[in-house]
Amino acid sequence: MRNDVDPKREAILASAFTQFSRYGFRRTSMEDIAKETGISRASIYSHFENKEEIFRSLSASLHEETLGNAESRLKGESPVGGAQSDLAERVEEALVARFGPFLEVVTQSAHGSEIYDENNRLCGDLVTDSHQRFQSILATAMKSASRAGEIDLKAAGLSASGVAELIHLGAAGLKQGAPDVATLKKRLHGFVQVFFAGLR
Amino acid sequence: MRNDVDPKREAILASAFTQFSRYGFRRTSMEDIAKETGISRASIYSHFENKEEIFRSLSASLHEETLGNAESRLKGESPVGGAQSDLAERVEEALVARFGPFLEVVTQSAHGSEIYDENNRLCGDLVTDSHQRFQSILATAMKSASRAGEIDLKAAGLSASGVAELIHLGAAGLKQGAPDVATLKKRLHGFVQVFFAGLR
DNA sequence: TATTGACATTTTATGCTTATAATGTCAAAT
DNA sequence: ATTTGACATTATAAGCATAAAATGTCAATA
Repeated sequence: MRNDVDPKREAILASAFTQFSRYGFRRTSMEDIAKETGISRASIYSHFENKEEIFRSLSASLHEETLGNAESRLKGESPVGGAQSDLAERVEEALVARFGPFLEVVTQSAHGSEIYDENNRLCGDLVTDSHQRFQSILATAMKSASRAGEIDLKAAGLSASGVAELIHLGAAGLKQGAPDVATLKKRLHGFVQVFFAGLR
Repeated sequence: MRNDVDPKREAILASAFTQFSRYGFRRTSMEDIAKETGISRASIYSHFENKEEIFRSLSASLHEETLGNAESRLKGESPVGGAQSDLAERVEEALVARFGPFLEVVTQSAHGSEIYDENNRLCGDLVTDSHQRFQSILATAMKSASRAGEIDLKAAGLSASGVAELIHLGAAGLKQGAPDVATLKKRLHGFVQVFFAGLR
């Protein structure tokens, strides 16, 4: 039975995440990561090309994870496992799943803004791709919700991807100045409630 | 009859705006501004403390202007001068009035991002104050709209300032990646239509 | 065969120097 | 009373040198 997760690789990534959170990207050395992992610096290079690749790998993972979770929530696979939730609820959960972890990183680390900048510099392509993917996932959900009569796009004079764009950008704006994830969640709840009430 | 606008001061500000747009803040010298104005560099100092004060003055003006216009639009003093517009329309106009000019600066100038950074560095206080003022202006409008029965805050489970925050941050998010003001306007229109449909 | 110590290379940080540009001031001039 | 030329001061940029830190490689090794 094949397993594509290399435990040593994962251990290095975990250490790197810890150190990046503590010191930021630039001030974390490969030595720091190696020490945290309990291996020699040299052996990191048999698992990763360089420090940038480690960072990109972490960023990619977080994007994959949040996109996957967001998609699950949109499909109604609620984490709570309760009754089938309605559209607004599912979108709200999807937005929290997508944006929460990123806000978490930025607010928890003293080097949040440096990490944010490095992420744009080193992973600009990943960020752009994920944005587009998330928006298209949202658009698909809006389209099917429209077919199912859960929302009325004609009344709003918008396409499915148009609404998806508004939800995506609008929700992203709610991160601004949020001191913690709880604040983001509260804002997202209100936002989604009103917005989807307006789509009927 | 007292007039608090000093024409020379205004001329210097206009020149500075032109040069900042052309070269950015750091790469514009007082000599550049003086030359553009047609006066000597030295005489600028009889009107402004230094270059930073010129920049702050420009930023403050733009904030005042956009806040004033936004407030006017909210009050229904439409620029078109047509029939009395409804709440959503007024809010849409207010958001365009508030955010449009800033996006204009950023998208029109080749040094938009440098100017954006300098604005945060030199005018962080002005930015914060204006954000708060705009949000409270919005909140006031929401409160009165609520009293007038134009919107239903109870249904959304939100306070007037809560909705104001959502509108403000959500609309601000719509600026992201917008290539021009026309795009922003289109987004704002859809956003406000849906959002206010949801507030009834 | 995965790991690592040791080595060569590269990057980063610091200090110092010089040249140039920009700033802020003020007495003289219009 | 403004405006400005001229001056003194300050800031910026580039070049060069050096030390320290971090990186990437590879032969030895366990």
